[in-house]
Amino acid sequence: MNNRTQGNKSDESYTVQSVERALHILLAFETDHRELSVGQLSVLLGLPKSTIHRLLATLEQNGFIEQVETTRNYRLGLKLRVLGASVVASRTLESEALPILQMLLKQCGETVSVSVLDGIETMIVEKMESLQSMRVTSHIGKRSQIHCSGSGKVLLAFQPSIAAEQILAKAPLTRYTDKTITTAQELIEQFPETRRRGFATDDEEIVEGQLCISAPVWNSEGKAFAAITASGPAVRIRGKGELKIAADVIEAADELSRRLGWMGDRHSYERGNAAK
Amino acid sequence: MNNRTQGNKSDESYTVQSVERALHILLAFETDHRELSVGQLSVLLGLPKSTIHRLLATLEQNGFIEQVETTRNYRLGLKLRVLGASVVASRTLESEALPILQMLLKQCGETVSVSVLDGIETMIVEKMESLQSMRVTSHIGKRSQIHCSGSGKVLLAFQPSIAAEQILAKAPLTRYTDKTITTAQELIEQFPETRRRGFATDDEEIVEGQLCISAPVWNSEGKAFAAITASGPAVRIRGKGELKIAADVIEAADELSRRLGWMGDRHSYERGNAAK
DNA sequence: AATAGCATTCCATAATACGGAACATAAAAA
DNA sequence: TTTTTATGTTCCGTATTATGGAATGCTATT
Repeated sequence: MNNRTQGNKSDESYTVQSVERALHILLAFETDHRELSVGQLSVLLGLPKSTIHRLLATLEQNGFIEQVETTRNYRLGLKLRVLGASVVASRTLESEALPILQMLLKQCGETVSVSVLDGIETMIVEKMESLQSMRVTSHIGKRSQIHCSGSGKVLLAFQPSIAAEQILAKAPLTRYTDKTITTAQELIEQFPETRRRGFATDDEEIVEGQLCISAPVWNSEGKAFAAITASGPAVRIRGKGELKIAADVIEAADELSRRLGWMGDRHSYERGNAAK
Repeated sequence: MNNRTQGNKSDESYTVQSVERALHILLAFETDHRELSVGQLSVLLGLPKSTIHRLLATLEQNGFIEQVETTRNYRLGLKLRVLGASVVASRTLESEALPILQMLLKQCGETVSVSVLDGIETMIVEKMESLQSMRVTSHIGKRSQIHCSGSGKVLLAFQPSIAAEQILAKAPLTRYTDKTITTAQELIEQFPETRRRGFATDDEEIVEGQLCISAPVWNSEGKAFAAITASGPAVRIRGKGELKIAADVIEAADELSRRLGWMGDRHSYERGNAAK
C-alpha cells in the first residue's frame, strides 16, 4: 500500500503517521481559523473520534491546542504564537538574502543585490554578480544616493510620506547624467506610480547605459526596509524586456519578505495606509 | 513503568509518544532560537538520532521545520509563523475577557469590567458584578469620561503622548466631586507615575466614596487598547489594601493581554518608546 | 423524563514507531 | 593527497505503542 518510489528525493513515505496526523489537526485551523470540535475534525481528517481526541490531548498538554471551556471545542494554543514569533526572531535579512539572490541571478542573468536604507543613502548588504563579461559590478557596503538609484527610489516610495519627504529634504540631489531627476517635487510625483507597479528603476540616472530595477522587501510588520535590485546594461535589459525582469525582481523580493515572516500580499501596503 | 495515577484530572498518561516527542523538538527551538543539528536535538531530548531524524522529516514535510541548506541544521519553519498569526486572529477581547473577569472577581470581590477607548470616552464591553450587597453596579455599553475614570486615565497614560494630548484637548473636564481633576496639565503630570506603577485610580473623582483601580490590556502589537477595572466602596478597598487589589488587577490585565497574543512584559511600553 | 448529540475513556489487536547498526557524506587532520 | 572524525541519513527486525470500535459519561434539548 505504502510503496516508496525509489530515487525520489522528496520521499513521502519517511514519516511518522501519528505525528503527521497531529500536524494535520493544527493545519486544519489554519485556513478556517475558528474553534473546531472533535467531531468536525474527525470528519475533516477522516479519522475516528477517539484518535482525534487522543492527539488533541497530546497537543493540548504542550500548549499547541487549547480547549474552550464554554463550548468544549478546541482552538490553537498560545505556544504557537510564541513559536511563530521565534520564527521571525531567528531570521535576518543577512541569513535569508543569499539563496534568493542566487535564484534571481539565475533567472535574469544580471548582477543582483540587496540594500537597506541608511540615513539619506542606501547601502548594499548582500550581492551576487552576473557571470557575463559585460556586467555591473558592485560590492557589499556600497552606498547609493536616494534620488537616482532604483533601491533609493523604491524605498522612499514605500515609506510613510512624511518620512520620505524628510529624507528627501536632506538629500543633495546631485546630477550625474541628463536623465538624473534633481527635484524633490518630480521624485515625489513618481511615488504613486512606483507603488502601483511595485518597482522603481534607475534608468541611466547615475551612469549612462546602466539600468537598475528595484523592488521592496517587507519585514514581518509590513514595513519596506530593504530592496532587491537587478542591475545591467540598459540595452540587454531592454532586450529581455524590462517588465519581465521587473516581475522576476518583485517575485524574489516577495519571496524574501515571506521568508522573513511577512504575511501580506503585494497590495497590503496601500490597504494598510488606506485603513489608517 | 507508565502507570497512571487514577482519579488525577490532568492525566499525563493519555498522550501519543511520538507526537509528544515531535512537539518537544519544536519546543527545543523556543528558548534557544537558533539552528539545531540532529545530534544536538538527540542529546537535548535523550533520544537516538534515527528517531530525531524521522520526526524532523515529518515536521519538515508539513512546513513546521526546515533544513538550512548550508549548515544542514534545522530551524523552525514558516508554517509556525502562519499558525502563530492565526492564534492572534482567532482571539478577541470579547472571547477572552469573561474568564479573566471571573478570576479577578473571585480574587478581589469587587465589581470588575473591561473597557475600551471610544473617541473621547471609555466604554465597558464586558463586566461581572460583585456579589456583595454594597457594590458598584455597571452595565455593558456604559461610558465614562476620560479625565475622572480609572480606565480613561490609564488608557491615556499609555497612549503615545501626542494622541493623549489630542484626546484631552477635546474632552470636557467636568467636575463631579471636589477630588475631580479638571485641568489637562494636572492629568498629564500624573502620566509618568501611572506608567511607573502600571495602574490608575478613580479615587472618588466621579462619585464620593467610590474607588476604581484600572490597568492596561495590551494587544499583540503592544498597544494599550483596553483596560480592566475593579470598582468598589473606597472604605472596603482601602481596608483590603489598595496596592494588593491593584496587583490583582494588573495580573488579570497582563494575563488577558497574553491570551490575546501579547508577548511583552510589564516594562516593555517604556522600553518600546525609549527605543524609538 | 427521555432523547440526542456530543466528548471522553477503555481495551484487545496488530500495525506502527522504535532504535541499534550500517551507510553516506562532508569536513578536519595527518 | 589520504585518513580520520563527526554528523546526517537509511535500513530493518522487533515489540512497544498507537489504533479505532465500542462503551461510557456528560450536556443540552425536546
